[in-house]
Amino acid sequence: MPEVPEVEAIARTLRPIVAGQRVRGVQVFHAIATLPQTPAELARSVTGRRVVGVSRKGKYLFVDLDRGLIEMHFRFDGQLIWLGSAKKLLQQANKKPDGVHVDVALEFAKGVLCFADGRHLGRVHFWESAETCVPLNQLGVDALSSQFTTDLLRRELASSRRPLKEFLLDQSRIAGIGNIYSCEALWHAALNPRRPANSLNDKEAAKLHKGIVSVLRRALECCLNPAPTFRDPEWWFQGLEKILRVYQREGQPCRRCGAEIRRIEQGGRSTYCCLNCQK
DNA sequence: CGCACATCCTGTGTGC
DNA sequence: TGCACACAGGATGTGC
Repeated sequence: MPEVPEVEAIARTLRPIVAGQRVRGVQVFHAIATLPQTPAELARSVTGRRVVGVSRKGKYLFVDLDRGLIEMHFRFDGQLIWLGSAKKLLQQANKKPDGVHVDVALEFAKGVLCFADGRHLGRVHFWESAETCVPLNQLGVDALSSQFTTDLLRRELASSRRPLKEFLLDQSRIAGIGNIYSCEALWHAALNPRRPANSLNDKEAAKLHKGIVSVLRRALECCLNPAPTFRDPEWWFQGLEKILRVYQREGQPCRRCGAEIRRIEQGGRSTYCCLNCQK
């Protein structure tokens, strides 16, 4: 589910909880979550290490250790759950009627951080260093960082012929934008998602930059108020619907021109847009 | 290299 | 009700 605002909110909330804590143990309940690494590798590398911080780039969350780092990616449905103790973990993890699904658990003195993804698309990996961390090196500039400037966007746009929507989802160009906020940013910029990236003039590129940054900032505000608690597996960020203008609004009127919001397919995924005022 | 496409999983909603 | 199918906020590997 999460895109940049959601993962940023998770990173900020998690940081004070685990910073300075030592990992006492690692339990992997579903080995698929660590593929292609093995649970044993993860456990051996992480057990006994101290957390020095929590960081993020694009949609990746990093638990930085005194030696190496843990990389987490939530894909569609992954989430974090905090349990008060190892005893609670044994009682609740993957137990029949009311238990919580847990794939990987990191045990600390004051509680247990669980990575959970029932759909098993999310991943947890260990890397020796940021330099050797493959995803970290493949990502483009983070969409929420100060390095993401109008100039940079203009240069990236000029070097791609792909449709704007697909361009925005390319994490090696700009990291962190997903299906929701790409649709929203294009609506705010009043740009047609099918336009080739390199067809934008300077003014349009500036509008797109503004659309991306403003929608991500607004979403981050929503994600931080209220902040995640990591308690309820059913929990998800509240109030995001309020800021959405096109996403999942097929058939409803455009908030700008009144025409019908359409759902079109691009790159095998849904794009929501107003074909009347997005030019 | 860029791009289209299949693939990894499972749950939920929809229409017949 | 049962069933088949579409769809889901993502990324990667393949073949062209």
